[in-house]
Amino acid sequence: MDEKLFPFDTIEPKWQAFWRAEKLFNVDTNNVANKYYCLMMFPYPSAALHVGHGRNYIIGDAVARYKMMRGFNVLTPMGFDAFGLPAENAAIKDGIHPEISTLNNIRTMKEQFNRWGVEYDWDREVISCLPAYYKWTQWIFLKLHAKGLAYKKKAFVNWCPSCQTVLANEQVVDNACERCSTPVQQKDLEQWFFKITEYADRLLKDITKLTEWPERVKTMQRNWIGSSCGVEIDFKVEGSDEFLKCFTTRVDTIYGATFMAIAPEHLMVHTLIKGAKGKEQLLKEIQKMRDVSRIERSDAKVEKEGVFTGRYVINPASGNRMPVYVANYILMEYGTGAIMAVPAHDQRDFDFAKKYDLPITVVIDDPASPLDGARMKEAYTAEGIMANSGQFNGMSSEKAMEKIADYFENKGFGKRMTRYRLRDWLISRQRYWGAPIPIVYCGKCGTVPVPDKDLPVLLPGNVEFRPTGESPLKAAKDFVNTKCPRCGGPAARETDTMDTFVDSSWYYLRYITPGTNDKPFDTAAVNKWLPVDQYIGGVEHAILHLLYSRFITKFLHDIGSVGFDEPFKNLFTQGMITKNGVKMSKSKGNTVSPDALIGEYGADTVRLYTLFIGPPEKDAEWSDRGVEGAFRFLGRVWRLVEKVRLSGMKTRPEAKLSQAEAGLKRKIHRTIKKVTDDLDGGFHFNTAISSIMELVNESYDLIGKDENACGSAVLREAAESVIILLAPFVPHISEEMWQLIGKKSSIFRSSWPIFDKDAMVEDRITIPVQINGKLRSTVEAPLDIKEEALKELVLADSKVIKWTAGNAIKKFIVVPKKLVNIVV
RNA sequence: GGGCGGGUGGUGAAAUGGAAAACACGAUAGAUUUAAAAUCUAUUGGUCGCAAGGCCUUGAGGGUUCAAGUCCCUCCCUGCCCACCA
Repeated sequence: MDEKLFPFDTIEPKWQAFWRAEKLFNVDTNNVANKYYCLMMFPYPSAALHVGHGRNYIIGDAVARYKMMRGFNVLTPMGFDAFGLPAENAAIKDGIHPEISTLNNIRTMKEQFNRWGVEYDWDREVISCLPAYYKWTQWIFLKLHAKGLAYKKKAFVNWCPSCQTVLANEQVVDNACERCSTPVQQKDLEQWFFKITEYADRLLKDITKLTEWPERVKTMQRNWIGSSCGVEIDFKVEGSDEFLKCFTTRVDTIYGATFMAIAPEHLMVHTLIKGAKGKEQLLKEIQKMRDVSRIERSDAKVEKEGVFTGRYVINPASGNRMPVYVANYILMEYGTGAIMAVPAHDQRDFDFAKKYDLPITVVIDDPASPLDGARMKEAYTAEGIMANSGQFNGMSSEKAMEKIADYFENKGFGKRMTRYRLRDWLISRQRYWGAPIPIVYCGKCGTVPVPDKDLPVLLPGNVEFRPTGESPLKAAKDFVNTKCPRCGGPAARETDTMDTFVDSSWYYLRYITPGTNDKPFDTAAVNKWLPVDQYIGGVEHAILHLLYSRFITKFLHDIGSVGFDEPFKNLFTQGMITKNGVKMSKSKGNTVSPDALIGEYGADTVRLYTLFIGPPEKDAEWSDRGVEGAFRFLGRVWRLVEKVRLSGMKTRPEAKLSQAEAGLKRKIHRTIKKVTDDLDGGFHFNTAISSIMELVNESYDLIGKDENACGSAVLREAAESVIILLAPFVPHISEEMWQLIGKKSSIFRSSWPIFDKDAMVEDRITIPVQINGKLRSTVEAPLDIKEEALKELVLADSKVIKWTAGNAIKKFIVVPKKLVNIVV
C-alpha cells in the first residue's frame, strides 16, 4: 500500500513525545484518591517481540488510557523479569555475558513499547537481575527461612551424565539431553524448597475471595492445590518392626488390597530388599525404573513394570499378607510414595495385577450385575455394595467409607487426613543467571543464613561460561570462599540460585516505592495502592506465577509487611495469537514482527487490529489482511473528521433535526453506551470497535443523503464521539484529530462521554412475529404499546393471517418490546 | 494420563433462552482512473425458484422449552497447560 490515508508517520512520534513531555503516565503515589493500579505481567526480556507479545501491552495500555479518561489516578508501571535460562544458554553458545544480552534486550523492548504508543511510568521501572532488586528477593528468602518455610531436602532432578549438569524439563527431549542426546538420569540432589504446602488450605479457601477472577483460572488453581480427604494407614512389614505408610481416598476398598506398590525412590527400598535373593539384579531393575522421567512414568499408556521385593506387609483389615512390589507407576512425589493396590477397583492396579498374576478380590459389588474377579476385563471404580469385607458386608460403599475410617481410628491402624496434591515449591536451580541463595555453609555452625546487613549476596560478574559442566558459580572461588557470619571461620557459599518465579512473586510491591534501599517497599504506601486493581497477562501463568504470588503475599501479610492477603483484585487473562493455527514462536518460524507493519500502516492500525481481532480472552488467528482493514477504517474516520472540520463554520442549529439526524443522534448515544458497557464489563474491545464502525457508517449515510449534513451539529457530535471513543485504542490519531477539531488539551485529560438516555429512545419499534417458533412476519408498533393492542395489530397482519389460516390459536406469547410467538 | 478451553459462512467473528451470521476481511459486478492504488455503489450461509417466496443451516445424536448457537445428557474433533521455559 503506497498511499497513506493519514499521516501516521508524523503524527505518531509527535504525540509520543508529547505524552512524555506532559508526564501523562507519571503518577504521584501520594495521591491515592481515585487510585487505579493497572498492572501487566512483566516480561522476560526477549530480543524480538512479535505481535503476539504486543497483545498484552496493547490491551493494558487501552485499559490504562480508558481509566484515565474515566477520571482515575492510574498507575501503570513496567519492568523486566530479567533472570532466566535463555540468557544463560545464549552465554554458553555465544560467549556474551547474560547481563549484557539481557540489558540489551531490555533496551530494544522499551523502544518497541514506545513505537506501539504503549506508555508506562518508567520512573518506576523494576529489573529483577539488578542487585537493588534481588537484594530484596534474598531478603524474602531469609524471612521465609527464619520462619522455617525455606528448607532443604533431597529431590530428583534430570541429570545428564555426559554434560555433568542438571537439565530443565524443556532441555529433555525424548528422555535424552537436548544438547548431546545422552539418556537422562534421575539424580537426587539436596534442594531448597519453600513450604507452600503450609499455606495450601488458605490458598484453596481464599479462592472464594477472588470474585473478579476468571472462573477457569480459579478452577485450575483449585485442581492444582487439589485437596483430597482420605485415610493414612500404617501397614506392618512382616518380620520387622517397620511400617509402610499409605494414603488412600478409597478406604472402603481396604479388604480388596492384595498387594502393595512402592516408588523406586522409596527410602524403604534398600531396607526391604536387604538379604533378598538376586539383590544385585533387583537393584539394577529398580535403577532402570528410576532413570525414566516422572512425566513419562505418570503416563497411563506406559507399560506397567515392577519387581517383587520378597517381602510382605499385613493388611490390617483382612489380616492377609500383601506382597510388596517396587513399581514404575508409583511416584515418590505423590502421597507417601506407597500405595495399597486394589486391583478390582483401580485400573492401574488392575493392569499390574494382570501382568504379574496377583489376586483380584472384589470388595465393592456392582448392584446392577455381580462382579467376578477372575473374569473382570477392567476395574470397577464406581460405588456399590460391600462384599468380602468382614463386618462391613452388605453396607453401601459410601457408608462403609466412614465406618471403616472410624474403625481404623479406634484401632489405631490409621487416621483421617486431608492431603493436597500441591507439593512444596522447589526453588533452587543449579544455574548461574539467578539470584544467589543467601546461605553459607560452615564446618562448625552448619547452614547459616546471611545476615540482612550483608545483603545483597552479589552474583559475581567475572565467571567462565564453559560449554558444558556445572554452574559457573561453583568454579568462582572468590564467590564460594567466604567467612561464616556466625563464627568468622572459613565457610562456603551456597552456589544454587533461585527460581525466577521467586523474583516475579513480589515485583508488583516494588513498583510503589521503587527507590527504597533500606527495605523492599514502604508498607504504608503499598497498603494504600494494593491489591492491584487490574492485573493483565497470559493464561499460561494461570497456575504457577499467580499461586506463588498469592503465597508470598500471604506470607508477607503474616509477618506484618503488608496489610492484605490477596495481591490481585481483578485478573484478566488474554488469549494468545496464533498463526497458521499454532502459537507464534521463533522455533516454529511463524512470528509476525510488528516493525514492518508499523512502518507501513502505523502503530494505531496495528493496535486497532490487535484489539479488533476477536475477544481478548480467547486465542486469535493473525491475518495481515485484517490489518489493512483496520488501516482503511482509520482512513475513513480521518476523512469524516476532515469533512466536519472544513464545514465547521456553517454549523446548523440543532433545533431543526431532520429524521435522519435524529436517527444519527440516537446512534451516537447508543454507541457511547455500548462502548462504555463493553469496556466496563470485561474488555470487549472487539465489539466496542465494531459499534464505533457502525456509527461511522451511519455518519457517512447521513452525508450520502444530504451533502449539507457536513455542517450539522449532530454530525459534529458524531465525529467528536468517534474520536473520543476511539482514543484508548488508537491514541495518536485521536489526539491529532482532537486537536484538529479545535480542542486545546490532550484527549486523555478530557472526560469520557456520558450517554443521554433520552436521546437513545425510539418511539416506534419493529417487533418480529413468530408462528410456532418460526419467524413469519414483523409488525411496527409504538414502543409502549399495550399487549391487547399489539395482539390486535399482529392478528390483522396479512402474513399472520396467511400462516394461521384455519388453525386455532393455542397460545399467544408476548415478550414485551422484543417478540411475539403464536402457537397454533 | 490429568487439568482447562474451544467447535457458528470462503475467513476473523457477533448474538441477557427471543429475528443466527452484526462488524470486518475476502470475493464478484459496476462507478471513478491513461493505468494501478485508494475511494464510492451493489451482491455475498446453503438450496429450490423467472419471481413472489419456500425449505435447510451454529461438530454429531438425543432431551427440556411456546422458543435452543445459548440449558441438560451421550459421542466426535481440536487447541493449550502440567512443577528446572517464563
